[in-house]
Amino acid sequence: MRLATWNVNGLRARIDYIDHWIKHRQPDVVGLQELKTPDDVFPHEHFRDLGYQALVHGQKSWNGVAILAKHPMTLKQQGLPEQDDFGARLITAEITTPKGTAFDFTTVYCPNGKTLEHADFTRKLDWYKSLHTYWQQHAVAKHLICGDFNIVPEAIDGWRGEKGEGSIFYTQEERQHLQAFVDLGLTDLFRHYYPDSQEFSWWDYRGGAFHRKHGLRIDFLLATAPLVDATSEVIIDRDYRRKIDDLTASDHAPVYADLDI
DNA sequence: ATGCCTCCCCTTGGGAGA
Repeated sequence: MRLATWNVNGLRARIDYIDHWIKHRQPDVVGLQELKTPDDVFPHEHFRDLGYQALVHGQKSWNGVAILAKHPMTLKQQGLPEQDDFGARLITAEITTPKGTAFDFTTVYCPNGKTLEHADFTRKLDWYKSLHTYWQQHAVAKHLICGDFNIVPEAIDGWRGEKGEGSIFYTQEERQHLQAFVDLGLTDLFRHYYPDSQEFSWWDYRGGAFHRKHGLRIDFLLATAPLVDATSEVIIDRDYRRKIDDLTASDHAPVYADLDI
Protein backbone atom coordinates (compact mmCIF):
# COMPACT_ATOMS: atom_id res chain seq x y z
CA MET A 1 0.00 0.00 0.00
CA ARG A 2 1.68 3.19 -1.21
CA LEU A 3 0.43 6.30 0.59
CA ALA A 4 1.50 9.73 -0.65
CA THR A 5 1.24 13.44 0.05
CA TRP A 6 1.82 16.22 -2.46
CA ASN A 7 1.29 19.96 -2.50
CA VAL A 8 0.73 20.38 -6.24
CA ASN A 9 0.49 24.22 -6.35
CA GLY A 10 -2.54 24.35 -8.63
CA LEU A 11 -4.24 21.13 -9.72
CA ARG A 12 -5.37 22.37 -13.13
CA ALA A 13 -1.97 23.82 -14.04
CA ARG A 14 -0.31 20.59 -12.84
CA ILE A 15 -2.66 17.94 -14.23
CA ASP A 16 -0.33 16.58 -16.96
CA TYR A 17 2.61 16.58 -14.56
CA ILE A 18 0.57 14.73 -11.95
CA ASP A 19 -0.26 12.09 -14.59
CA HIS A 20 3.44 11.42 -15.15
CA TRP A 21 4.04 10.90 -11.47
CA ILE A 22 0.97 8.69 -10.91
CA LYS A 23 1.84 6.46 -13.87
CA HIS A 24 5.45 6.03 -12.73
CA ARG A 25 4.89 5.63 -8.99
CA GLN A 26 1.48 3.95 -8.93
CA PRO A 27 0.38 5.21 -5.51
CA ASP A 28 -2.67 3.62 -3.88
CA VAL A 29 -3.73 6.75 -2.00
CA VAL A 30 -2.66 10.37 -2.52
CA GLY A 31 -3.38 13.39 -0.35
CA LEU A 32 -3.23 16.52 -2.51
CA GLN A 33 -2.94 20.10 -1.27
CA GLU A 34 -3.19 23.56 -2.82
CA LEU A 35 -5.65 22.56 -5.51
CA LYS A 36 -6.66 26.20 -6.19
CA THR A 37 -9.73 24.66 -7.83
CA PRO A 38 -13.45 24.99 -7.09
CA ASP A 39 -15.29 21.72 -6.41
CA ASP A 40 -17.55 22.06 -9.45
CA VAL A 41 -14.64 21.88 -11.91
CA PHE A 42 -12.59 19.19 -10.17
CA PRO A 43 -11.59 16.65 -12.89
CA HIS A 44 -13.20 13.55 -11.36
CA GLU A 45 -13.44 11.73 -14.69
CA HIS A 46 -9.79 12.34 -15.42
CA PHE A 47 -8.74 10.56 -12.23
CA ARG A 48 -11.40 7.87 -12.68
CA ASP A 49 -9.74 7.01 -15.99
CA LEU A 50 -6.47 6.55 -14.11
CA GLY A 51 -8.20 4.23 -11.64
CA TYR A 52 -8.83 6.62 -8.75
CA GLN A 53 -11.87 7.81 -6.86
CA ALA A 54 -11.50 11.37 -5.57
CA LEU A 55 -12.92 13.09 -2.50
CA VAL A 56 -12.49 16.85 -2.65
CA HIS A 57 -12.68 19.86 -0.36
CA GLY A 58 -11.82 22.72 -2.69
CA GLN A 59 -12.34 26.43 -3.11
CA LYS A 60 -11.68 29.04 -5.77
CA SER A 61 -8.16 30.48 -6.19
CA TRP A 62 -6.54 29.25 -3.00
CA ASN A 63 -6.04 26.26 -0.72
CA GLY A 64 -8.08 23.11 -1.38
CA VAL A 65 -7.35 19.47 -0.52
CA ALA A 66 -8.33 16.13 -2.01
CA ILE A 67 -7.80 12.41 -1.55
CA LEU A 68 -7.30 10.07 -4.51
CA ALA A 69 -7.71 6.33 -3.80
CA LYS A 70 -7.68 3.14 -5.83
CA HIS A 71 -9.56 1.35 -3.04
CA PRO A 72 -12.96 1.77 -1.38
CA MET A 73 -13.10 5.12 0.41
CA THR A 74 -15.77 6.95 2.39
CA LEU A 75 -15.73 10.60 3.44
CA LYS A 76 -15.46 11.28 7.18
CA GLN A 77 -14.71 15.03 7.37
CA GLN A 78 -14.42 18.06 5.11
CA GLY A 79 -12.89 21.15 6.68
CA LEU A 80 -11.33 21.68 10.09
CA PRO A 81 -14.01 22.48 12.71
CA GLU A 82 -13.79 26.08 14.07
CA GLN A 83 -11.53 27.09 11.16
CA ASP A 84 -13.80 27.31 8.12
CA ASP A 85 -12.92 30.94 7.46
CA PHE A 86 -9.22 30.10 7.08
CA GLY A 87 -9.78 28.13 3.86
CA ALA A 88 -10.37 24.57 2.68
CA ARG A 89 -7.47 22.84 4.39
CA LEU A 90 -8.52 19.42 5.73
CA ILE A 91 -10.23 16.27 4.52
CA THR A 92 -10.48 12.83 6.14
CA ALA A 93 -11.59 9.53 4.59
CA GLU A 94 -11.76 5.94 5.74
CA ILE A 95 -10.07 3.62 3.27
CA THR A 96 -10.27 -0.18 3.10
CA THR A 97 -7.28 -2.01 1.62
CA PRO A 98 -7.53 -5.15 -0.56
CA LYS A 99 -6.47 -7.12 2.53
CA GLY A 100 -9.53 -5.82 4.34
CA THR A 101 -7.68 -3.40 6.64
CA ALA A 102 -9.57 -0.18 7.34
CA PHE A 103 -7.67 2.99 8.23
CA ASP A 104 -8.31 6.72 8.36
CA PHE A 105 -6.40 9.02 6.03
CA THR A 106 -6.34 12.78 6.67
CA THR A 107 -4.62 15.32 4.51
CA VAL A 108 -4.01 18.94 5.51
CA TYR A 109 -2.75 22.18 4.06
CA CYS A 110 -1.63 24.04 7.17
CA PRO A 111 -1.58 27.84 7.11
CA ASN A 112 1.65 29.57 6.16
CA GLY A 113 1.52 32.42 8.67
CA LYS A 114 3.28 34.94 6.39
CA THR A 115 5.52 36.64 9.01
CA LEU A 116 5.93 36.54 12.78
CA GLU A 117 4.30 39.99 13.00
CA HIS A 118 1.34 39.23 10.72
CA ALA A 119 -2.08 38.41 12.17
CA ASP A 120 -1.98 35.18 10.14
CA PHE A 121 0.85 33.87 12.33
CA THR A 122 -1.40 33.88 15.41
CA ARG A 123 -4.15 32.35 13.31
CA LYS A 124 -1.71 29.65 12.19
CA LEU A 125 -1.06 28.71 15.82
CA ASP A 126 -4.83 28.74 16.54
CA TRP A 127 -5.41 26.53 13.51
CA TYR A 128 -2.98 23.99 14.95
CA LYS A 129 -4.88 24.05 18.26
CA SER A 130 -8.07 23.22 16.40
CA LEU A 131 -6.29 20.43 14.50
CA HIS A 132 -5.08 19.00 17.79
CA THR A 133 -8.64 19.00 19.16
CA TYR A 134 -9.94 17.44 15.94
CA TRP A 135 -7.32 14.71 16.19
CA GLN A 136 -8.23 13.87 19.77
CA GLN A 137 -11.93 13.68 18.89
CA HIS A 138 -11.33 11.38 15.91
CA ALA A 139 -8.93 8.94 17.53
CA VAL A 140 -8.66 5.61 15.74
CA ALA A 141 -5.85 3.06 16.05
CA LYS A 142 -4.85 3.21 12.40
CA HIS A 143 -4.73 6.80 11.20
CA LEU A 144 -2.30 8.62 8.96
CA ILE A 145 -2.22 12.41 8.63
CA CYS A 146 -0.17 13.87 5.83
CA GLY A 147 0.29 17.16 4.07
CA ASP A 148 2.07 20.47 3.95
CA PHE A 149 2.61 21.44 7.60
CA ASN A 150 4.58 24.64 6.98
CA ILE A 151 6.83 23.93 9.97
CA VAL A 152 10.53 23.01 9.93
CA PRO A 153 10.72 20.36 12.68
CA GLU A 154 14.45 20.67 13.46
CA ALA A 155 17.45 22.64 12.25
CA ILE A 156 18.46 19.75 9.96
CA ASP A 157 15.17 20.13 8.09
CA GLY A 158 15.94 23.60 6.73
CA TRP A 159 18.75 24.73 4.45
CA ARG A 160 19.56 27.60 6.80
CA GLY A 161 20.19 25.12 9.61
CA GLU A 162 20.84 26.71 13.00
CA LYS A 163 20.83 30.15 11.36
CA GLY A 164 17.10 29.76 10.73
CA GLU A 165 16.17 29.15 14.35
CA GLY A 166 13.55 31.58 15.63
CA SER A 167 12.36 32.79 12.24
CA ILE A 168 8.97 31.81 10.86
CA PHE A 169 8.62 28.05 10.24
CA TYR A 170 11.50 27.49 12.71
CA THR A 171 9.92 28.94 15.89
CA GLN A 172 9.48 27.04 19.14
CA GLU A 173 5.79 28.03 19.15
CA GLU A 174 5.19 26.31 15.81
CA ARG A 175 7.30 23.31 16.77
CA GLN A 176 5.35 22.86 20.02
CA HIS A 177 2.24 22.28 17.95
CA LEU A 178 4.03 19.63 15.91
CA GLN A 179 5.34 18.08 19.13
CA ALA A 180 1.75 17.89 20.41
CA PHE A 181 1.02 15.39 17.65
CA VAL A 182 4.05 13.31 18.59
CA ASP A 183 2.76 13.37 22.18
CA LEU A 184 -0.54 11.98 20.90
CA GLY A 185 1.28 8.98 19.45
CA LEU A 186 2.08 10.08 15.91
CA THR A 187 5.42 9.43 14.21
CA ASP A 188 7.05 11.38 11.38
CA LEU A 189 7.71 8.45 9.05
CA PHE A 190 10.60 9.97 7.12
CA ARG A 191 12.52 11.05 10.23
CA HIS A 192 11.80 7.72 11.92
CA TYR A 193 13.40 5.76 9.10
CA TYR A 194 16.15 8.26 8.30
CA PRO A 195 17.20 9.83 11.64
CA ASP A 196 20.22 11.68 10.23
CA SER A 197 19.34 12.42 6.59
CA GLN A 198 18.95 15.97 5.37
CA GLU A 199 16.32 15.84 2.63
CA PHE A 200 13.95 18.61 1.64
CA SER A 201 10.42 18.48 0.23
CA TRP A 202 10.06 22.14 -0.85
CA TRP A 203 12.30 24.53 -2.78
CA ASP A 204 11.48 28.12 -3.76
CA TYR A 205 10.91 28.66 -7.48
CA ARG A 206 13.10 31.73 -7.31
CA GLY A 207 16.84 32.14 -7.46
CA GLY A 208 17.72 28.57 -8.46
CA ALA A 209 16.89 27.34 -4.96
CA PHE A 210 16.56 23.68 -6.04
CA HIS A 211 20.02 23.50 -7.57
CA ARG A 212 21.52 25.44 -4.67
CA LYS A 213 19.92 22.95 -2.26
CA HIS A 214 18.02 25.76 -0.55
CA GLY A 215 15.00 23.78 0.59
CA LEU A 216 12.86 22.86 3.57
CA ARG A 217 11.35 19.60 4.80
CA ILE A 218 7.80 20.68 5.60
CA ASP A 219 5.72 17.89 3.99
CA PHE A 220 5.18 14.93 6.29
CA LEU A 221 3.46 11.60 6.70
CA LEU A 222 2.57 11.20 10.39
CA ALA A 223 1.30 7.78 11.42
CA THR A 224 -0.05 5.95 14.46
CA ALA A 225 2.00 3.04 15.84
CA PRO A 226 0.35 0.14 13.94
CA LEU A 227 1.00 1.97 10.66
CA VAL A 228 4.60 2.83 11.62
CA ASP A 229 5.23 -0.87 12.27
CA ALA A 230 3.79 -1.75 8.84
CA THR A 231 6.00 0.74 6.95
CA SER A 232 8.89 -0.60 4.85
CA GLU A 233 10.08 2.50 2.99
CA VAL A 234 9.67 6.29 2.93
CA ILE A 235 10.65 8.37 -0.10
CA ILE A 236 10.87 12.11 -0.68
CA ASP A 237 10.52 12.03 -4.45
CA ARG A 238 12.77 14.94 -5.38
CA ASP A 239 13.05 13.81 -9.03
CA TYR A 240 9.51 15.15 -9.31
CA ARG A 241 10.57 18.66 -8.37
CA ARG A 242 12.26 18.85 -11.78
CA LYS A 243 10.74 19.97 -15.04
CA ILE A 244 9.43 17.14 -17.27
CA ASP A 245 9.85 18.16 -20.92
CA ASP A 246 7.91 21.45 -21.01
CA LEU A 247 5.89 20.71 -17.85
CA THR A 248 6.62 22.82 -14.78
CA ALA A 249 6.86 21.02 -11.43
CA SER A 250 5.20 22.12 -8.21
CA ASP A 251 7.53 23.82 -5.73
CA HIS A 252 6.90 20.77 -3.47
CA ALA A 253 8.06 17.20 -4.16
CA PRO A 254 5.73 14.26 -3.49
CA VAL A 255 6.45 12.21 -0.35
CA TYR A 256 5.31 8.61 -0.10
CA ALA A 257 5.57 5.53 2.10
CA ASP A 258 5.05 1.84 1.42
CA LEU A 259 3.08 -0.08 4.05
CA ASP A 260 2.12 -3.71 4.41
CA ILE A 261 -1.53 -3.27 5.35
C1' DA B 1 16.41 45.47 1.59
C1' DT B 2 14.24 43.52 -2.56
C1' DG B 3 13.40 40.45 -6.29
C1' DC B 4 14.14 36.17 -8.00
C1' DC B 5 9.25 32.23 -10.00
C1' DT B 6 4.60 30.48 -10.58
C1' DC B 7 -0.12 30.22 -9.62
C1' DC B 8 -4.64 32.44 -9.62
C1' DC B 9 -8.22 36.08 -10.83
C1' DC B 10 -15.15 37.81 -14.06
C1' DT B 11 -6.81 39.19 -15.25
C1' DT B 12 -3.48 42.45 -18.49
C1' DG B 13 -1.10 43.97 -12.66
C1' DG B 14 -1.49 42.41 -7.89
C1' DG B 15 -1.84 39.04 -4.10
C1' DA B 16 -0.07 34.87 -2.22
C1' DG B 17 3.10 31.48 -1.55
C1' DA B 18 7.15 29.69 2.33
